[in-house]
Amino acid sequence: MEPQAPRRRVTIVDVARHAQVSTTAVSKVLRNAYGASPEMRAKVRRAIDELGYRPHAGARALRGQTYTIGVMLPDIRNPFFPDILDGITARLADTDYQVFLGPGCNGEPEEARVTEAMIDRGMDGLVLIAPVSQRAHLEHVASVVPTVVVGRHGHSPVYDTVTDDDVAGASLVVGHLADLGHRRIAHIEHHETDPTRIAEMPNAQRADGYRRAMRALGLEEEIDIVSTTYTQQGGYEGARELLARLRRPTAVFAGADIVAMGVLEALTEAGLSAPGDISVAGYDNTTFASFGPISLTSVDQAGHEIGGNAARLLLERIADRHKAPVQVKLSPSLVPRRTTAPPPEQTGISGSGQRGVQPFG
Amino acid sequence: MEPQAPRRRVTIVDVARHAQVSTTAVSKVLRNAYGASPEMRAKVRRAIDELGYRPHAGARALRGQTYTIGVMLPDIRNPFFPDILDGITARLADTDYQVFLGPGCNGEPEEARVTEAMIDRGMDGLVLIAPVSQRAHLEHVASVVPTVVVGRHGHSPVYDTVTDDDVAGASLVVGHLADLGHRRIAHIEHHETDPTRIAEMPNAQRADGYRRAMRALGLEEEIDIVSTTYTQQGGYEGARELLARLRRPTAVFAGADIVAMGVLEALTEAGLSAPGDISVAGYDNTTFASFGPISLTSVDQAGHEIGGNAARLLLERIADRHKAPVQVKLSPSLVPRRTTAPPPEQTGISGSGQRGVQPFG
DNA sequence: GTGAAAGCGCTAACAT
DNA sequence: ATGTTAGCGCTTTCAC
Repeated sequence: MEPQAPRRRVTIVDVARHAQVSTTAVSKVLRNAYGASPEMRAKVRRAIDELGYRPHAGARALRGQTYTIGVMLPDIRNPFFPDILDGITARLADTDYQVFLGPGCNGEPEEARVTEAMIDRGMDGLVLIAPVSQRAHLEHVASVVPTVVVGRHGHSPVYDTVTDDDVAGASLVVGHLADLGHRRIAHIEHHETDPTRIAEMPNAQRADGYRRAMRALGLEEEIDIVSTTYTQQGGYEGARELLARLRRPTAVFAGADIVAMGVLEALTEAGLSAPGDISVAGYDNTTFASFGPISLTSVDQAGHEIGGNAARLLLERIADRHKAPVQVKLSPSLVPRRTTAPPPEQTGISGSGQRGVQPFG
Repeated sequence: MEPQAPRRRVTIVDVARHAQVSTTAVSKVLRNAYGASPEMRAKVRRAIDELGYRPHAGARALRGQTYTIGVMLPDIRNPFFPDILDGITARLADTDYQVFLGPGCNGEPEEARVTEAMIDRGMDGLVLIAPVSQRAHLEHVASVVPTVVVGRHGHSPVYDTVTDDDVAGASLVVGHLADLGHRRIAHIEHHETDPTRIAEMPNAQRADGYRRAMRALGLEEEIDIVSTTYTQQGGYEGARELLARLRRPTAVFAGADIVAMGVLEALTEAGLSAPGDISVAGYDNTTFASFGPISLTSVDQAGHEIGGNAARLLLERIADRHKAPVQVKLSPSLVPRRTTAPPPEQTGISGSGQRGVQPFG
């Protein structure tokens, strides 16, 4: 194993020579294109195996496809995204496509940099997961390369979308808490500043779903929303604000699991516990939600199906760039765990009404 | 925004014509190469901006570099890897390099597929994080393209390595537990089957560090290792096995945080708690370890520095493929939290000796 | 059904 | 310092 690697890469010419055919023939076999006899296909495949030939994606990029799909992922830490990714790779497993992830896209300029980089590299299609960019930028990207946008509501003439029904998800949570007997159900949302995006973002949809569900249950008077961010810190601050209310909520619906972690932190700090004093629900059903010591009630988004659909739509659009855009909306499901329970009895005195959560029960 | 995108991409020829110079001049400016006057540089840059030109990576791949770095990541779910990735991207932020992640590499064939795909796409350098492939395959890859291997011990003549000192990390945990008064400290390890890899894998090093630390403390008689896997399930099963011992350990050192989650699960199921009955420590200081309800004592691996060093070494090796390989070993640090405490007093009766963990205290 | 040849956008010799 | 030009490895007309 020499440090220097002087040996030339095997090319299509080598394969053609070795198989005693033309380079055209090899190319046709590689792409399963029309115009090559079974005997020729066999001969060429044998040569490919014997020489260990692999097509050079860069060279292909100049004329045709690169068989590369780019997935833009805003935050690799978000434990919800791996499910989507699994769904994508599973659907692409028996194709010639290879998936690459563009990391570190926590903002509009970063998203633009990554999408441009993917286009520059001749990727055949892009999946944009929960992008925060202006819609105009998304449409620009989609006009250059087949694109599917995941986790962003709203139609577009140029790209397909796959989303989860966030309104329904919020409704599931509110319904669950109401069934347990809660009336004062508060919500912690991620504050959306940009007016052009507001209706398209999942966080806004969840807040909207919360409002609608409360109204539908005749709890309009109890609507109580705190605007922070979808972070642990945001959950902590939101909960502190809610705990300072004269009439404290008996349940908190956090717009994301990580927010719920901050809420639990704030409860602990105030000498309270879930669900004894206040019930807490999250959203996303992330891995840690199921851990024994946490056991957080949450909403599962069927990430695998989201990813699978995204990959399917992308392949369809690569095959026909002019097909009509499709919007797929999937249904979430509630996963009740141990942080939600009936509200403590009304004693007028706050504190541990129930005996508190069993540590790891 | 038409669905069809018929407009040709701006090429170096367009830029050259617009700036009234040769394509060579443009190429030189793009690569900051020698032989272009400041005036020419300015002219070319203006033309590039005006036309919105971006170099085509595929075309570049055929002659020179692609300015693309591939990072292979075995499991996107492992919450430890994002820190490494941040370190890599931070170091590369002010260069022309773009990072792409190869996902879904949970096994040797998958790793091979991803590394090959990266090579096919003309990537300029690779960072392989915690690969499980045979060393021979790693060296093959490294002989073709500049490579840095992260999280795998052992020297190689062809690639650089960056690791954390897992022996020292294990030692920190054992020392911490011994300081608290524990003597019966057990360890749950990830069972390594392949003999050629055994000394190189972090899990093996942690088990080794555990053994050495126990001996150094005169606790050789108390060494107790259960071999499972680094999964939640593995932790659960390992803990069940330990709880069935005649002489139960008073502390469990899990080789990874996720393993510790399984241990906590098993404790709960047995009506025990941490640290009241048994202290539990993990490894990796993953995000969820710090969550209030968990608060797991763990070992922090300085992932950001690992990534930064990997990127630095890779750039150096891209610049000079024949430089001598470097091994960087970083030092972990202990993060004590609430799952470790002095052992319960010896009453001869097992059960909650202390008052148990405070739920969210 | 098969192959010869042009050319994708760029870089690097090699002129000048 | 600047420009001319020959390919890099592949796909794709277009002859045969």
